[in-house]
Amino acid sequence: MSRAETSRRGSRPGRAGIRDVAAAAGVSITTVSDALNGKGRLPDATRRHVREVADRLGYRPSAAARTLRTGKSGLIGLTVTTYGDEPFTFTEFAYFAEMARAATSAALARGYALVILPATSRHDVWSNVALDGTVVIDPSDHDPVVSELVRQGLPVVSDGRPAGTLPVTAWVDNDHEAAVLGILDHLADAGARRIGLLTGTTTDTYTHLSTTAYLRWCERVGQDPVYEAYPAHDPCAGAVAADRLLARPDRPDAVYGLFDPNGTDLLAAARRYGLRVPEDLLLVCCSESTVYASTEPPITTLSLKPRRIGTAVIQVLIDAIEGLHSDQPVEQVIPTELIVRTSSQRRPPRTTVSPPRSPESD
Amino acid sequence: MSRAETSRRGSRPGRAGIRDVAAAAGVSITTVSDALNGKGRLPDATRRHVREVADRLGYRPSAAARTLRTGKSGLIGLTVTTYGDEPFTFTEFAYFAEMARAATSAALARGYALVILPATSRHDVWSNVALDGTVVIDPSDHDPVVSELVRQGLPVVSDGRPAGTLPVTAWVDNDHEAAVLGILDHLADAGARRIGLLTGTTTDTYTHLSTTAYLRWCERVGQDPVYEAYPAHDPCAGAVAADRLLARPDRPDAVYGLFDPNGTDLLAAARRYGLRVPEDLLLVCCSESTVYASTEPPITTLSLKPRRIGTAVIQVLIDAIEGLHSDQPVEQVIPTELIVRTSSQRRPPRTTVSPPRSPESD
DNA sequence: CGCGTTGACAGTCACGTTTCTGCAAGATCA
DNA sequence: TGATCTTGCAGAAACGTGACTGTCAACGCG
Repeated sequence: MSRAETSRRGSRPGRAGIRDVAAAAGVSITTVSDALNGKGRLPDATRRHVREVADRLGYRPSAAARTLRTGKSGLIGLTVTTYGDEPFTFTEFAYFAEMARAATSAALARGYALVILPATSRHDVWSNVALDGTVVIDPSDHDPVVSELVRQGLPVVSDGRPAGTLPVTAWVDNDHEAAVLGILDHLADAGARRIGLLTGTTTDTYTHLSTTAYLRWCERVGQDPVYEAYPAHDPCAGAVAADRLLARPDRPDAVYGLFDPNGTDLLAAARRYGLRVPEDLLLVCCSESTVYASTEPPITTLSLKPRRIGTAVIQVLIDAIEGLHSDQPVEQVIPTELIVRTSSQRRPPRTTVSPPRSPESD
Repeated sequence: MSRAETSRRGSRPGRAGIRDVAAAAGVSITTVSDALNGKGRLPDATRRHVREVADRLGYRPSAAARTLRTGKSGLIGLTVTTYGDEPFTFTEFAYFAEMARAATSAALARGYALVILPATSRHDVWSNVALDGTVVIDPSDHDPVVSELVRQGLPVVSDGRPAGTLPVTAWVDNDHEAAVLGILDHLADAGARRIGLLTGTTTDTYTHLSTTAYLRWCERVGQDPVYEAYPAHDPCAGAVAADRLLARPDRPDAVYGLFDPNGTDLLAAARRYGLRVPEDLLLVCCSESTVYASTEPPITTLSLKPRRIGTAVIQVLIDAIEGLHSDQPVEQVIPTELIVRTSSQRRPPRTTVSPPRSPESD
């Protein structure tokens, strides 16, 4: 009679259930479950036998059933910023790719997988997948999706500190203000007299914090702000804005660009106006792209360390999911790294032979 | 007594079950399910009433239960190429990002979400998530994961034609041979006498097909092959290989690079050797990156149309999942696009004024 | 020898849906 | 007016697993 439960609905030949394993091994379902999950108190002989039979049948436990039973799916949502309606684009290609790569790797190492989901979307899709938690990249002010997720009791960790009163479980971010101030000081040290900014019109905290830091710095040192803002999701607009910035009557002699493509756009614009970099124009942009190491000249970039951010976000989130959030702070700040290259150094090679105590002597 | 089944285990206040909705609406579970899914025959009044109550309670059906019952999870695996063990990297940043973006968008439009999974991984992770199908990018020859998936009866569609006898459900790819031949002809038309190739040491079909096409072309036109191969996952190796290629005694006067960073690497190497592009060296590389539009000079690129590939892969896969595979061919070829820029055009006005055989003159 | 303890398993329920079957009550028809 | 059909809904069986409870034998101990 124990054979009676051999799958009568064996639709898929490759799909053996736990019942089939139990029947084939001559034990009960409980024993199989315990043997495979290492739970009950079984003699090693039985455990090995069951595992062997399960292997032979190619048994794979149903993820859906397990999820239903345990309440854990092992899935983490990764929200990508969307612009417009259907298509979604990320101007920060390299940043997102690096961050997602690190996050995927970190999640996998702890037994979780990532699900790509668009930030703005019908609830339809979101509720169709069982998530244990969610990573949100640069959530907007009153993101309805985030609120809904939090309301359902799901842990939500954001990359970038949340704007307004968004109730995330935790967040990981850089100190963007310190980074901008550091860059502006770096440019001033290199001899810049009037530093311009290429910024965005979007309302995310990165853009906001960076821009206000710039304005405060200008106020502090008594420089008139010189900046152009453009919709960051439009690459053409970036090139146009770069051109506008260098075409102004109060043309800056140094520019910091907040977004990845700004470096090449500014370089191209500088060439159009016959400006030499770094002699006539100092250049820094925020980017993770390696192309800036081999442009002519190489461009100084600010790295936000997306790998570290992606890893940290995942660690904090999984800790929260598994209830180990005690030791981790809910707010984590990752340091940035300024990769200094030729574009922000006035004639560097001359001074390197001179005493090391005069780095900015020029 | 219908009230008796109001959630006695209401652990989460935000988690209302279908029972709670049924109780609150004064109908049965069946009616709720039918009303929300538009299935049964119900008067519109009841349907509206149930939906209203469900909305008021913030009811979200459990994805896990639905998956268990229906056998469909709405999840599609996206396999990313891995190198080494734990960390995985994709040299084709822009390609992958664009392709993944299009795939995500296309999947979402049809109610599916994408799960990022590493190609090489313990079966652990793969069997922990219920997939309806899988997209595989550039599967290797005898990929065990793919075989396992196919054995389980899951549809598998690959980006890039599968090597060997890999039993995928369908594949989508470019005509890489035609693309390479087109580029070589294009370079020859521009005046190239000796065309070099920067290729990879990996065994994927893209590299293989492109390289053999190059060798065949060389044989046809009677040119000695001039190429350097390097492990494509190592960006440093790419720069070194580019340098090696231009340092050869039989230095080519035109180069096609198979991978995304080859353009900048070759450009940098050309500068080191005092070669002008395109006067002394014609350059084309396969890339989706927009930076090549604003390099100095702009570099001609071959686009593999990752957006179209990503969309096509998802369409074919979902058709297979839903059993509509009749009208779609199982093998689909997406045309490439050659974006001709300055780097591959010998300046039209004064083309052969100076002897072209003095590459390192200045 | 009786009794408590422990090992090794089997039965059974519950997770939250979907869906099949079925049953009343009204509508339609011969 | 009874017989058949449609409408509107309820009951209950799965889906495949994990966990709790129960059972039965063996064993140690006073």
